[in-house]
Amino acid sequence: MTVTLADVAARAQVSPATVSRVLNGNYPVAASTRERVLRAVDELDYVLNGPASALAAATSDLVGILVNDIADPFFGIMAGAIQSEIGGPGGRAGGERLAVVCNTGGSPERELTYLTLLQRQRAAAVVLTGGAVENEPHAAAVAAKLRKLTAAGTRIVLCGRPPAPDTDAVALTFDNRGGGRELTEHLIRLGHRRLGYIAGPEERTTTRHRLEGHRAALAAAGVEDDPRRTVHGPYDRRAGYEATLELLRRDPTLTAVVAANDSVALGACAALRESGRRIPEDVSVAGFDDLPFSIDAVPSLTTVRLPLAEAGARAGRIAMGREEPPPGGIAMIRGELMVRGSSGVPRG
Amino acid sequence: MTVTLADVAARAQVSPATVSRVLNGNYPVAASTRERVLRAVDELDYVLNGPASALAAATSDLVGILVNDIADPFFGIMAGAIQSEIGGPGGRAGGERLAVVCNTGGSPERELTYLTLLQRQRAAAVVLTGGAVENEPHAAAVAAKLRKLTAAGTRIVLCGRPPAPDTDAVALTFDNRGGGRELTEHLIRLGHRRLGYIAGPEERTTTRHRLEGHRAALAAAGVEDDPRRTVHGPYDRRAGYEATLELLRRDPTLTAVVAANDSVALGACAALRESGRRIPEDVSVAGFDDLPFSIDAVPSLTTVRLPLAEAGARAGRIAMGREEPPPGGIAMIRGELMVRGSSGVPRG
DNA sequence: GCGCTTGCTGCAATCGCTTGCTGCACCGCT
DNA sequence: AGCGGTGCAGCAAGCGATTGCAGCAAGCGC
Repeated sequence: MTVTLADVAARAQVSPATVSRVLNGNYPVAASTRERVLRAVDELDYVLNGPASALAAATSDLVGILVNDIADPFFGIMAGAIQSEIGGPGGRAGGERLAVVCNTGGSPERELTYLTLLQRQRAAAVVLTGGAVENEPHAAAVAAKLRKLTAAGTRIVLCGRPPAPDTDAVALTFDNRGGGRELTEHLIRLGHRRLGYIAGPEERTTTRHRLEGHRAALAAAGVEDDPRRTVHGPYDRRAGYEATLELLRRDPTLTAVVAANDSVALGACAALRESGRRIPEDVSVAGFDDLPFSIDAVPSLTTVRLPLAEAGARAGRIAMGREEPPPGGIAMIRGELMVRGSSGVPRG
Repeated sequence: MTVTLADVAARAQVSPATVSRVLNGNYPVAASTRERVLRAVDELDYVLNGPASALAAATSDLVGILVNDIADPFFGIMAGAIQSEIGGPGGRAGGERLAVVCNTGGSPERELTYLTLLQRQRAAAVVLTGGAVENEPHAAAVAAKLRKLTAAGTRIVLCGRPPAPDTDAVALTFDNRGGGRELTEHLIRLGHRRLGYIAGPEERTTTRHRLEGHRAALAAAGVEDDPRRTVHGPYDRRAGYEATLELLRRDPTLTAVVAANDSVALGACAALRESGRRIPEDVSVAGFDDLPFSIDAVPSLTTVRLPLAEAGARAGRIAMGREEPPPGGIAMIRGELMVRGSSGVPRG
């Protein structure tokens, strides 16, 4: 029914071994033989059996990419960049590898399950993106799983995620703390003293780091850090909308709202506008990430640009072994403050 | 080194066959035996070898999803919905399947290469999303490939893509023509007569259909259809920005700009604003797709909502054989006109 | 008590490819 | 002419699961 290596071998009048070698190209084969084989492959329209090959060679050409939410451009951009480097068709790399994008939805269990699934497939590499959940047992379970994967020859890269201790996973971490700090410093410099902060979900590292940066800036400037000015919620627009209403209820005199990310900031803008406040005349707004739509917001969003595509590409190359990991296996990637229209000097 | 079925079997004092049957759960196994096996699996921390299993069973648990651009929420949303239905961890489906998301970048060659790669992996199903390229040889090549995949037992579903003739691929097609027509009818009804149209890349079906709908509306209303009022470009913000400047250059008296999709519309808004025009007082703008950010545009975008998540979910279920394909294997999915702030009555 | 059905379990072949090792020409050197 | 080298090709042993078929024990009817 389906064409196998043996069929090709028969047609080309060589042994299956030779066909395999021609196809894998890592063994000397005489030019004439090679050509005969390739012709046979072509004539029979032969397609290698991936599973069989993976079984025999004990490695597959699958690369896993774990993301929290594939519909979120934050992850989409990274995933795209990673994929373009791991050498799917059209990528600069040689081999043709398939990217397996796994949507964890931010759930720790799914994260583990997906790692197991990738282990089962004997993935060549796995890139984990996005913040980690701060939960000791889970972190330990993930670390154990990563160690097992590494032992099985799977390369592990963390992209935009804190390093995993006791693991030899390479980590490209975003400087969320520094970015958060810079952003708030900028607002303080403009004269803001009553700043609301819309944080992400409590248990995520990204949330904590950005918030810590914010607080560090407040502390350094001697600005009071009223805990009632911080609200937690998911990383989406709706959360920003609702959190902003809540913040305004608690303190209608806020002059600035710092959001956990750009989507949240957009929701905040909507809420502020509905409450009759102008941006930035009445209230300044700041986001984080600098996703493509941020520049189109009206006014355009002051935010911290994270080089998502660059980081993803680098992670992809490292995962493929085409680039040296950073010294110590850890690199801190800084964001860049983008001052735009949504932040201004407070009135009065 | 790595634990195999045989190891588990030895530990549970049964044959490998029995272990396999316990794991696959499709064969009678005594409860006591089953439990013993599961305990052994657990104690040894056994992970099934995917490739070996796929080889022996001649099917894998991989499902391919082809998208044009994973960083674009249009595709991200569909991919996420598809994935949630194909039964990865946390999905409602039983088996645990892995979604392979392939970024074609809109390139026909990559599309074919990816299909071959998926064929190689013996994918259980493949979902192709987004418009097709209108190019006879390529369409024929894709159809041939799809036929081969089907013959190998891979289920094929097209999601948001026109049917593929001579193929038994199930097609869930968006009614781009109808949506385009409704949108333009809406603008005409408001009183617009000089409408610019920013179309997508020439060779894509989506582009053509939306444009045809636009023209049909013009024709039906007896509005002149000056070809100089149509500009083609990529489906991104920047293209919208540049195309708008070009349209204004050609005819500064335009009262409305219809964009190929929401991203393009956002670019158009930016260009209009920079040229000193107000939206919608001076110029109305309309998009297509109703991506999440459209409602946050200022003013919020009049557009055609496409039920991306629903369509993706349905495609996923059909791909998994958990839902009956539509009669004839083809379903037309309609969009819904969302009238919002960016469209209004033209002045004068 | 015998034979037959029913319900599990095991044997062993098979899936299609990779790769270490052996084997065979042929070449160039002495 | 003899000999070591070199360059290709083939043999055959796996890789780790699945599954058709055989086998065996217990249960049941007559």
